[in-house]
Amino acid sequence: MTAPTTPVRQASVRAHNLALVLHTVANGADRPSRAAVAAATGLTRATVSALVDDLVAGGLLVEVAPPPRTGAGRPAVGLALTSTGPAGLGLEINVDYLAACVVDLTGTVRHRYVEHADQRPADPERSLAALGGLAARARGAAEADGLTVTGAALAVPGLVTDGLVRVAPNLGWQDVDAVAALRAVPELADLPVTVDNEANLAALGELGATGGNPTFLYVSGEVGIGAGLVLSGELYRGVRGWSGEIGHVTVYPDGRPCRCGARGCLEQYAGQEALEHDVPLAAAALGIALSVVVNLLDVPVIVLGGAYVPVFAALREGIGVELRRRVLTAGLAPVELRSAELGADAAMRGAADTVLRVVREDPAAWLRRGA
Amino acid sequence: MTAPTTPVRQASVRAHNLALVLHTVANGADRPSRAAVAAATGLTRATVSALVDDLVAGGLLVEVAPPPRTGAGRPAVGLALTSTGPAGLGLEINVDYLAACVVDLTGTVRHRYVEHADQRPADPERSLAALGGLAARARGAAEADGLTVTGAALAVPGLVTDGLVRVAPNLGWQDVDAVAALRAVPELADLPVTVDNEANLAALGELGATGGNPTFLYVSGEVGIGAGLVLSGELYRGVRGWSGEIGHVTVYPDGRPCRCGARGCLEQYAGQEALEHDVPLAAAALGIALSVVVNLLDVPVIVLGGAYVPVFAALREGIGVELRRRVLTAGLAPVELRSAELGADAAMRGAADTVLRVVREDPAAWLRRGA
DNA sequence: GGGGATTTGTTTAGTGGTTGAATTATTTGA
DNA sequence: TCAAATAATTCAACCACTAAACAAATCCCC
Repeated sequence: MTAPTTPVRQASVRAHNLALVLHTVANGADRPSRAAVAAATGLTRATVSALVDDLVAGGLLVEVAPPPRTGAGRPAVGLALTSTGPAGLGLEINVDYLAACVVDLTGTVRHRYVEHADQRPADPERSLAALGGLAARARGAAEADGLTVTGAALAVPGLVTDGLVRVAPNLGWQDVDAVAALRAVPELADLPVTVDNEANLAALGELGATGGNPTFLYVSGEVGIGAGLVLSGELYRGVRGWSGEIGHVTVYPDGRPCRCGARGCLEQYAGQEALEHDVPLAAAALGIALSVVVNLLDVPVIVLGGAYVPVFAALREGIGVELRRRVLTAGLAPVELRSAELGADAAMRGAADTVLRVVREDPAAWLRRGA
Repeated sequence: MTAPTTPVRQASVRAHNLALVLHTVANGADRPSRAAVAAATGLTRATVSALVDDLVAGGLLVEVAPPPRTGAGRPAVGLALTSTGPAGLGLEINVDYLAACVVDLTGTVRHRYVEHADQRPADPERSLAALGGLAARARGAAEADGLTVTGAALAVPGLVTDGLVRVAPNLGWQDVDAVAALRAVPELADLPVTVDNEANLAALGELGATGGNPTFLYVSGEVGIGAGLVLSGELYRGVRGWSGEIGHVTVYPDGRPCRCGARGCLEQYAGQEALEHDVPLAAAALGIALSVVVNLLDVPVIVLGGAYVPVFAALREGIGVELRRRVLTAGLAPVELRSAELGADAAMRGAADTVLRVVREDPAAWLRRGA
């Protein structure tokens, strides 16, 4: 049972319907009129007018020329998301680069900075200071464009709980308070900052990019292997935020010893190192692990990212063989296997998107803030 | 993003708050007063009074003597769920028995009928006719008690999609319209009837029984092995309803051939037949498969049901060894491994609960009906 | 080229549901 | 016996939505 725990009042109705209208303009027809939004949502035109007026006044929607139309009637006024409203700052720190980007409400990447440099010799403070500089530059550029950066999110290749990076083996980090380090940069001090696992955020990035199927598994091949599971458009993090550890899924119970202490973990067969030595082996191991996921969760789409993107063509068939053999329902509907569309930018884009998601899901809060 | 797709109006506010009050009375303090409900929910006492009056008039709540209290003040009136309101009819058909039960809003099993008989020689029509008779008797007895049976749900050991039993290997069924067969019984003709997989419903039964952790995996050992995954109190069915096929999860990639065509499926090592021959093998295989689930989904609790219940003590340690070895976060928090509390009744109870869930989640619909 | 048809968007009265403050009800304790 | 305390109800105010009428702007056809 979905446990209802919060009361609902009139203000909640408005908040919900504001989000509904915003969502309809964003994901529905192209530059819809108020009347079209009313028809699509089931609200009356009067209500939609009032809601739209609020959203326009609050700087989330703009009135634009509508798409051409034939037939009689008063011409419509088109509606679209602003490109001069709230923006999300997406950050990423990885083994060999730092990156920052600013994405506006329309999903356009407005600024993008990447700094290639091996982060491993540096200590966390140093890497985070450099990233902070990049972030400050990106924010400055965005605000010069009239954007309001409402928050930042950082993607790291490691385990994150309670806002702390518990362990990021490939960076050599342990218990790093990345949020505090970033907020120590004066230009970012007032900004809400969050951290999350790279695979989780990359999954959200792909979700936004494809706009298609809202249920899929994103598998990110790096030194280790991480996964982000998106169910019905929501990232599933697990009860304690420890989901997605596909790298340590058992593939061959008595196989190669893994650094985690177990044997036969996927990582030993399809991690970056193994991938460089034996692609068919990696494909078979991935296929076995993915078949398990599909049998358990009925996930119709799997997206491969990170180090798998350049070798996707070579992996595809080997994975497909195992999926067809081992997925019980493979005969009823084949599993779709795709390469990530955003490539290396997926995590950073997903990070920026988490910031904007807050605005999209609760535009009323943004309107209050502006007032 | 949770895509908002439906408009909200004042009536939805009332519907939500009615559900909120009902939920608070059901799952909150013992026999709370209106004032206590107001404090627990955040609604005002005026609003709670109005909502409670509706629920009492509609026959979902009753006023009862409150729990003893000390101190000054006007004495409270306690609130509790009725035991003479809506009731759910839970049905189960399995290899060697038919069963029906009636559960009231408080969760009490009011009537229970079990008929032991091997269903395999019989054809589906015959089994369903017999079950229909049992169901009709149960409904009659319930209504003689003043209960209103609002629907029925049937648990079957097979794959169900779109309300049809596609295949139930152990019963020898294929493409059976069980709903139609049950509704052909005159005493059930007016009743909404649903069918679902046995493991799914058993998982929901356990959810209701424990009331504890709302995220767990229920594994049902029968001839085959099924699983019901409950995430945050919701059964996760998968995009097409094909989730939970843990029996065909690969445990030993080059292992025993399975009737599904693949090799090394869990079912070959921990299905009922294997279980009778080699308990340690079953435990190890289960441990491997369950470690995969925990690594992927961060599920903190696993409940073993069906044929695993009688041998749980013998399985426990063998499974635990693999979990401790293979779950990456086992050191941070151990995985809780439990035996099903409802035993063989879990599926039937869960089925009855799905009927009542409708009333609990949308009491407003029930009130409209009564009016 | 003028008038009706058509569609968009706004205005206005009405309804439903919640809030908050005042009121009534009923007990304990000094 | 009366003040304090707690429970529950009443009532005016408010807010957001609906429905229907109205105003605005265009097309189309004779």
